[in-house]
Amino acid sequence: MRVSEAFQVLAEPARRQILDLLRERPRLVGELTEQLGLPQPSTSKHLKALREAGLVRVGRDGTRRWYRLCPEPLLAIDQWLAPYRRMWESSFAALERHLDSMPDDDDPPAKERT
Amino acid sequence: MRVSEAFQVLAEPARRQILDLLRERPRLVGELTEQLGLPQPSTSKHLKALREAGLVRVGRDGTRRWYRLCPEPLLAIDQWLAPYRRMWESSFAALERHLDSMPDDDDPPAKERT
DNA sequence: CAAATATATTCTCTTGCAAGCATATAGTCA
DNA sequence: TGACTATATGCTTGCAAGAGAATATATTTG
Repeated sequence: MRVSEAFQVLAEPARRQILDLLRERPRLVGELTEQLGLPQPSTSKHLKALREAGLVRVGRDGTRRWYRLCPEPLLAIDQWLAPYRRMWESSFAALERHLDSMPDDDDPPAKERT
Repeated sequence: MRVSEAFQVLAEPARRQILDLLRERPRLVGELTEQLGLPQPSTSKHLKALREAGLVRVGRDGTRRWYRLCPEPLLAIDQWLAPYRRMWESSFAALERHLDSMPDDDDPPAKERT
């Protein structure tokens, strides 16, 4: 699915940082490299992943490449999120209180046998 | 970061499917296993990932475990998404048109040297 | 063409899962 | 206690992906 790919790509902090920078304005690879403090090849590889996920597009200008944001895949995520958003926007709190009456059990340590 | 973990966990389709099922109501592991068509151990492992990401909680009832949705981490993602949402909600289209005047260059094949 | 610059790709190494199977744990009931 | 059910964990294997270094490609300039 397309959404899976977007989630996967966004799981990397450096890539979200790139998107944050591109939100402001289009940027050159060198510029991004400097801002991220990464070696240039790493930046290029992250940009490739973002490109393949449709999150950025690139335009040439001689030997330079301007990367710009392409938010459509984010719209897909936003739409996946929509029904959940309704949960915390509406009667979620009441449901939560009801269910909290059950005992929680996050990760009980193993007990020895009697 | 907490957001990275959420993205990572949501990248797996089966896990999103689990959340979709839990959105309706709390469920037992066996129930989820049946719906997903996965072997039970796989379901348990996905549930563990979801637990550790804070996306679900579990309550005991004898030998059964009720899993329920816990949407807070989704709220974090929603908030990360917010500034981007503004882009497609406002003047995004105009900006897009402007930038599209630049030539695109998605993956040009390598050429031989003269 | 050669050199310099900007960016991409390749390679190796290592790590992180996920699938699949076997088995452990815990609770219930006879 | 022993069988039975519900769920979790461990182990192995294969694969996808990230870090880092080296190098390739393409463009501009002299």
